[in-house]
Amino acid sequence: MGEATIRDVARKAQVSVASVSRALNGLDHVSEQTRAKVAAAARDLGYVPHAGARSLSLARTNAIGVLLPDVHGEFFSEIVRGMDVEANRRGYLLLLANMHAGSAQAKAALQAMRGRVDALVVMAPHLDRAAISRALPQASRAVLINAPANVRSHSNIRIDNHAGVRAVIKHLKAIGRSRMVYVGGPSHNLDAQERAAAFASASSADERILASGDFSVESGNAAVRGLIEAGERFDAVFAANDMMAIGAIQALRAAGLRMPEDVAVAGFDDVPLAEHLELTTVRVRIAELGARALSRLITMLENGAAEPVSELHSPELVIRRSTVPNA
Amino acid sequence: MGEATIRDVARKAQVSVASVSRALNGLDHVSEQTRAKVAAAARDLGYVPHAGARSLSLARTNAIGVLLPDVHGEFFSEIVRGMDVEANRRGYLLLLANMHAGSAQAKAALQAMRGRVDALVVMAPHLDRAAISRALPQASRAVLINAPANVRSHSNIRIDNHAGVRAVIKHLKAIGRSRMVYVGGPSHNLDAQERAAAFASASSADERILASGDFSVESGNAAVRGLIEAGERFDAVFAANDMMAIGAIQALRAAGLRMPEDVAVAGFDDVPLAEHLELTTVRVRIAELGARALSRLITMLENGAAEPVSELHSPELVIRRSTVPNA
DNA sequence: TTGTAAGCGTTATCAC
DNA sequence: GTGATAACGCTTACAA
Repeated sequence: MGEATIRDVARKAQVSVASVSRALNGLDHVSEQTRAKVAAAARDLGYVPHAGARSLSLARTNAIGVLLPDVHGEFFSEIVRGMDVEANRRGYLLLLANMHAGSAQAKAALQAMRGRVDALVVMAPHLDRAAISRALPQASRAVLINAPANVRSHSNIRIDNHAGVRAVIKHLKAIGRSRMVYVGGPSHNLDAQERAAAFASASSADERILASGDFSVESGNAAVRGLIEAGERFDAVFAANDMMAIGAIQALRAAGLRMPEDVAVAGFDDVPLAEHLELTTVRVRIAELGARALSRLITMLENGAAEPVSELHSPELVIRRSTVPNA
Repeated sequence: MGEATIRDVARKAQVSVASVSRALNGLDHVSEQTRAKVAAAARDLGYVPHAGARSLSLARTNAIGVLLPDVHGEFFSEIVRGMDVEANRRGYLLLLANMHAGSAQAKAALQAMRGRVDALVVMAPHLDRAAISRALPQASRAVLINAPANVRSHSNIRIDNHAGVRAVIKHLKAIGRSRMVYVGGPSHNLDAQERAAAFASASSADERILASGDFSVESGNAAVRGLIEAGERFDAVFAANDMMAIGAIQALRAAGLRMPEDVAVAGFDDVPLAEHLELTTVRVRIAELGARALSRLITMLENGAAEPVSELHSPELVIRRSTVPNA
């Protein structure tokens, strides 16, 4: 697109490119007259600075790369929304890449970001420590979200999955449930692993039935439907995320079971929909997590690098009608 | 970040930067020996090309800017997912910007993209023709999604809202409903306007009750709850999008009304959740819409500009249990 | 086949 | 206060 460059503006304003740059960037040592001439010329030409050239010169892009796993649904949109708000507030742009496949594709996506962004936020619940250090340059400015706890090379913002799971189990027992179905997430996902481990250690074999899904609504539905058809008896379902809990609710409703009287249901994440479906769940404050990651990253960028820090976010149990009839 | 540059590679491989460039980009006229030396040096140094510099030189970024309104929830994530898949497939990156506020902020976001992207996809159901031509440089490569039909300056991919609404009304009448509540969307939103107009023209005053919301679940809930409390009688609710339909369902359930026996409910969009909630709705194929926009844009980029085209996507009625008890 | 050097659109360091 | 000019990291004629 043959857009006007700084040289065109300089020519039109009859000054040097240096003056145009100074004037447009509001620097000192520019006479009012020059400033006015430049402003007029820029306006007339519809001049818009070329961000690419600018960042090459400044060694600074004002953009942040975001690498996400292939997440569908509300979790994804919420976390991006949180990041977007914070990025916007602090004058950054977001460069998005989803890594659908394995760590090879993750690496490719990462490389494509070189020279386009100042830093990265990487959410990779399916990559282990080795894969991360293979893909992420050691010294690179990056914040991880939900990476394994043993990753120390970069800042890492994590959710306290154990605490969340314990809170749910405690709640279910408090309302008198003694036979709980746990619907786990995909085994290669770190959060799923941690939640499953927490569930295993906070419940005893005789009070639990294990099932598994892949974090999708349909898998939650299938898991619970399967148990019902198999004639299993239970009075609670705890799904490793809200989407599967929604599926579980459908399966229960289809089977004519009342909730929470016959079966109480709890999820994990507190996606926006959970409130509307009156689902008891663990509030992760997803958008806030994204905003926090971005905020930490930008602060790091602007104040010079600090030591990598690990942040553990304690989630909060939100009790709704899917486990307790009132409120 | 003191990363290695092409010059470092050249020095290490004992060749010129030109040879490095040629070798790494797989061009002809490079001896096997040089190619090997360069590859080794690049590997040793962990060299990753600087995309910013590359695109300045090539006048080509391999990135596409995406401007979206501040949409929450599944519609947003679906459309981005569709774009991401297509972008990925064709080797492009996505630069994301939400325009929360008005057309001034939209313009700022657009300008920030200059020199970072090769083209834009702009979804601006709240901007009219004037605002669009003010913000978008005439000649700029861009595809619009759901811009007003009278915009001819750029390609425009639209949903046939009229057809969708007519299909729903026809269906509701076919199943014997004669008093329909229509919950409209925000008045500044183009889709909301078109859907409302279509509803108005396809129904008569005695068979409709008009209510309004803002496309959020809560607003759909509030609208229907309000009507029930006001003692209104109706046997169908048609919400201008699925989120509000979900809210409507909650309100009905809270009031002890059966669905679809007492009140049939229909939405618009067919977000992924609609299937799981068994909501009759108008299938927009959101992800496909995003993919289509991107595909058109990239083809345009790679084959040289073509005339702007308007594409009208005919949505499809999907009948589920919220209006028909079986299937 | 290889290297030299100009250029992409900026900013920043100098002189003046 | 202003203007040349050398970077920034890359690609690509054009020479050799």
